[in-house]
Amino acid sequence: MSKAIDKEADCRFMDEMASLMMPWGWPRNVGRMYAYLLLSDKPVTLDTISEDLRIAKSNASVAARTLEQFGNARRHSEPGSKRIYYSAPDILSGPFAFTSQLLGRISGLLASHKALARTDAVDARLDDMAGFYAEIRDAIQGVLDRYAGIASAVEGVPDGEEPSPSLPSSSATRTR
Amino acid sequence: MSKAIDKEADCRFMDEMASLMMPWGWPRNVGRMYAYLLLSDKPVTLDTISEDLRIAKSNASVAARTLEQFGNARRHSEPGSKRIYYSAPDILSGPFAFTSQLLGRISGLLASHKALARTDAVDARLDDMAGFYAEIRDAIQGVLDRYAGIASAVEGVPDGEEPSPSLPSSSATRTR
DNA sequence: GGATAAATTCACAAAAATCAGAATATGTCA
DNA sequence: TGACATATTCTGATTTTTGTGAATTTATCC
Repeated sequence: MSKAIDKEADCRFMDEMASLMMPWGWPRNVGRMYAYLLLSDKPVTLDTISEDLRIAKSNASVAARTLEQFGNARRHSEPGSKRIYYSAPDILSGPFAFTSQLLGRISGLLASHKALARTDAVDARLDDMAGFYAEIRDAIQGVLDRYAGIASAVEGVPDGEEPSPSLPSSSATRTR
Repeated sequence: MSKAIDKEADCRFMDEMASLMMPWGWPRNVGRMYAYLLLSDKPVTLDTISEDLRIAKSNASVAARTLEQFGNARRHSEPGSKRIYYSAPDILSGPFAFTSQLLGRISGLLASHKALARTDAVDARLDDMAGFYAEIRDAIQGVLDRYAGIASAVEGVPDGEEPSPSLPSSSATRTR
């Protein structure tokens, strides 16, 4: 696996994924790690991630927990060891749980301000726009819900790999 | 309108909208201007925007063209004058112009890397994830297409307000 | 053509984000 | 308890982004 990760194509994959995730607010190395984990067939340690991505272990630690926080990486513990392993997320991953929440908040903001606007035209605009943002949010959430259904149907099937997984929560990345 | 914009609630609206747009890569004043235009019942000049938002005119100029570039503000000219007016965008607006394309590229990246992955498990993961991102992309594009259909059905109806509008293109904000 | 107003670009400062490495905290074992 | 390995937090440097004000360009009128 370390050999596979070092391949030039894998590096390009990680760099390109990082570039595509930056518009969603993901720091560059968070995106690179996300891609790295997608390519990993076994859970990896912070030391391995740090070496393979050529970043400081402190940076790997922060980035890993950022990914984990919204379900974009799985954390595994190993009985009798302090070591933590990280592995690829579920198919349901990426920046969408946070995106969905954000869109809901934008829609709510527009709807709640409607009552304070001064003209009927502005009222109508805010109302229509609130609906628009809500529809985008619902469209995303619909796909997420369907994939969540698939994931929970698959839950409980052991993968036979060491170590045992901890469950992710929801998904996005950028604390500010 | 200037009185309405100065109201504390409007400022909170603009600040909150700015906060919600920053995760999409929008600079703070771009988000504030977007909200300001949503609340404006008439097109406004750069001088007015600069005054009302308390930002330098140069910043207003750059931010306005950033919004306009992706359909998040409308530009109006006035015959016999160099003055430019800006007004609220269509309902179909916000940070979505590149979203669909971006998701398509992520899906394509995942699918194309599938052939280079080393194990069946990783191959399957990349394939499934490519499908997931494509579904999100399609869900978003479906809403955008529907709103684009609404907007083009409404096109051509004069709003009776001076000055005449220039057409926006698509929508997002962050050139990098 | 010049005068003037408005918009835009440029240079630089300020602010924010990111990263590496040091320092500290924590978990496991004996 | 201490030793050790690992993870995390903190600090400061570096890089990147954002915004202001000066300078320049552009549009309009006479």
